[in-house]
Amino acid sequence: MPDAEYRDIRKLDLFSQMADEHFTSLMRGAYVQNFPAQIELTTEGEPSDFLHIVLSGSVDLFSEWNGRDTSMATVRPVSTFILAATIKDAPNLMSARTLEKSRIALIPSQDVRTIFDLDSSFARAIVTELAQCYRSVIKAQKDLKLRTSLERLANYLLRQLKHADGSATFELGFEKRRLASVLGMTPENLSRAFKGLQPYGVAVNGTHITIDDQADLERFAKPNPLIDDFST
Amino acid sequence: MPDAEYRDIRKLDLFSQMADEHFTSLMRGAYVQNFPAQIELTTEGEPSDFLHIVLSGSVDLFSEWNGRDTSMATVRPVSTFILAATIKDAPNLMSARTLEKSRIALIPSQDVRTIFDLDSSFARAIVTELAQCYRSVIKAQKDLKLRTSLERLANYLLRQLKHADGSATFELGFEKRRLASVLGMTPENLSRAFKGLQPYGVAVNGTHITIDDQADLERFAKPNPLIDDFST
DNA sequence: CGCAGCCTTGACAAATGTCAACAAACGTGG
DNA sequence: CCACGTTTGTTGACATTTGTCAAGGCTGCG
Repeated sequence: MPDAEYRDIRKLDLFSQMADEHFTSLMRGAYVQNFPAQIELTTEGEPSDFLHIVLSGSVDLFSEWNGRDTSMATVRPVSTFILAATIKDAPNLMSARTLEKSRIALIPSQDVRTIFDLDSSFARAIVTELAQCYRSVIKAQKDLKLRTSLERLANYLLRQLKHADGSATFELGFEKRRLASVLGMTPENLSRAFKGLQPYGVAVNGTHITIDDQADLERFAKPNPLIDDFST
Repeated sequence: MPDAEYRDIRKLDLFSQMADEHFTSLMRGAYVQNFPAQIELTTEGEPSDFLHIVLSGSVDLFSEWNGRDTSMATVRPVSTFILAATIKDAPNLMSARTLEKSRIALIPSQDVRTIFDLDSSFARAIVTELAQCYRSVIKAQKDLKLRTSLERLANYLLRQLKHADGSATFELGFEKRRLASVLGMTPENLSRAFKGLQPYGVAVNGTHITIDDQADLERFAKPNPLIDDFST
């Protein structure tokens, strides 16, 4: 593994505090691979043989049932996924596929569990990571149960806007059909939802979004830190 | 604290493996209290001062936004809640209220965090617990995004039936309005959903449910271990 | 250029929510 | 134990939201 990537992984909250010896031991069994777009990395129901770390590119976590499917989340560099399944040695609840050309590190789940038992700093870091993940999903569930699709879109746009700080415009990172799925609606409904937000100053041009008056949109969206803030 | 309760708590997966010394230390700062029904134990947005353990009775976790509210989960004895907020020392994402007369143990969050740093068995148990919680919410989210309300109800009934093993009947544990909220629909919609399941042999009499032909209901509900099994 | 996939739009259908009325169940105080 | 009022559950009529299907436009790419 190239030094730069080794250091990128070491810098992750999950690994930064653990003993050198244990980190090295984890990395010995790990390997890094380049995947083209649209490759399925894991399948729901399958055992989770590897903890995955996205080094570059992006990964879609999705699920299927009875012929329907839905995007659950997007994983961006540098972060991990399938941590919970790895720890519990349980089947994956979600499938994962690359959205674009991506570089992924794979650490054998068995190694993760072994080091988890040996290194309490690592165990503690995993707790923090899992607590974070748990709270993110709770927020997503509140978003789904308490808001209409129009409200979800409005708040999503405001969250994206916060990342592009200062600017009143930003780019949608991915296809609208996938955004629709993430927000729990159909592409057609998303198309109409964008139009429904025009009165609040939202303009769409392809994947380019402009928000004329953030305060106006906020009056409609009523963003709430207990649903929309990533950090808390 | 009565010995019986002390032992009940000790038997929880979360505490069973930790050092005696640390468990005793945790319990020293803890106290147990009886609450009547409908008491709000925690409020979303407030700091989480105590890890809560339901010893008897039951607790509703719910959230509000913009005048709407929704039940997120029910906590039954003997188990804990607000673990993630306690560990992260972050505000609660959900409010909690007793559904009936309940006995609750409260452990100061600061003590939990202190012992968490001292006792790696405890830290590991917390990881397992959090991973379990995380996976439960993911399942709930898949249920919400992939199924209609009729399908959610059908699968809910089948899950309950599995607990009352053998029998073709069981009691709804709580009010229908709350079940509706848990399932993400209105009470009126739930009422009609029950009627919609009559063709599949579901009969309702007050809070008493009878399922004539489990196999028939399953053909409609298509239960899936990756959504409906509690253990995996 | 032509194909394939995505986005949009319109017309329509299905699912779900809202409101109002009433019935049934529950709890309380006489 | 009963009478009363409150809450919960049910039902009907209707509105809103969301999904489905089909068609057409746009875009990117071989």
